[in-house]
Amino acid sequence: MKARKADVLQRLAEVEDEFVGLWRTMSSLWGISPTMAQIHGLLYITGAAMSMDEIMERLGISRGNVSMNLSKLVEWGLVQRVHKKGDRRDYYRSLSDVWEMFTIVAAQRKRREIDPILTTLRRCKEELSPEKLGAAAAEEPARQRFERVNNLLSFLTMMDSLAQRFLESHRRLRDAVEILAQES
Amino acid sequence: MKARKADVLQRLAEVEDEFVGLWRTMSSLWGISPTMAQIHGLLYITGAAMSMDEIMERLGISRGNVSMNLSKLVEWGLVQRVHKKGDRRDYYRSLSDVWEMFTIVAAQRKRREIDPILTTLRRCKEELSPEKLGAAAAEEPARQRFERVNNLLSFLTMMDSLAQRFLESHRRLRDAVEILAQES
DNA sequence: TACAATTTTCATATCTTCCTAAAAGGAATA
DNA sequence: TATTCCTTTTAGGAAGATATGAAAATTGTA
Repeated sequence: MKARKADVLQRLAEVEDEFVGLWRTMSSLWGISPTMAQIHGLLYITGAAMSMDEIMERLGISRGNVSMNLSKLVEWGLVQRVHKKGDRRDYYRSLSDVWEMFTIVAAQRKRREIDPILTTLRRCKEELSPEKLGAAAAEEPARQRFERVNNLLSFLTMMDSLAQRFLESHRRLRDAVEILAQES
Repeated sequence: MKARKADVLQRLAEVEDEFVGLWRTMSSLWGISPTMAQIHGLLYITGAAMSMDEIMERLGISRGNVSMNLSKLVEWGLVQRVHKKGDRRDYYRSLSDVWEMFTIVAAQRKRREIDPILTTLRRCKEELSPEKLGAAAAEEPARQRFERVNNLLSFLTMMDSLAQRFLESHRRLRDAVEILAQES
């Protein structure tokens, strides 16, 4: 019986490894670094509150690396610091709600990547406007470029404001998805 | 008057550069390489059909690099080969419709990144099932993990099938966005 | 078929990103 | 305050990704 139990733990560990690997490869999709994803994957699948040493050990990565990436995860809000009384070490635990995690990641990406893009695009549009270019703005090459920048800007602005609304809370996201799922 | 015209072209070129730079930094968001994005950005903003030599010249990148990235862009469907009669060279032109470009990119990412993830996740779920783990599957550590994998799988499956539906054509995407925009 | 004009491929070089190990920094205990 | 335990920072190195240039392949023309 004892042997079988060890066997099961072994199997679990293998699945965990597979999951962590998967999470790692997904990292670019979420816009986070591979190690960051890996650590998060481990915390998510085990559901455990783990110390830095456990994580280092389990994933075979260095202390500094774990430290940096854990603090990023905490900063993003995907992982929380947990204190165990009588223990000096910090423990870390992942959020458990998938919708919430998704919302957080998407909101972060929006803020960090999309918002600056919109700013730059607006500047481009500005520079192609009649105010800046004078009469030349009405002529072909300038008009063409203005229109292309503008189309893009309209598109992104629309997407952005939708995201704004639906990423405010994971509840709202869920609602939106439900609406879409109904529409046949 | 001639001087002024040159001046305007100069200004246009500057805006183009800014735009190309922006596009380049956006590349990770779209899941394409920086140079690929850069080239696409140039073709999009100018709206022109350009030859490899023009692109090399304009962006200051090598022939091989341009060649490889152009063929990827064509493969993705973001850029089209154009023939000019009486000219042996190939010319390349970007799609102009923003919605269409977005749809293509999203569909590609889905196929190349999300689909393999779903496959792996299903395998993880499988390995945590009672069939594989026997009685142990009912006990805590396994149940916990099973549930987490399953939650994630449900979430991604739902997102995936939504994407499936709305990315079939940019028309449908537009419709979906309209529905969402209406919901206050 | 031979030639000329283009494009593609690929080995090499370059650059960037990420990771490690060690040292510095901080906080809890005695 | 000194000591110990734990975390963060950092300089340097390794791995991986990207770019280059020249040779090979392809395509069109005579």
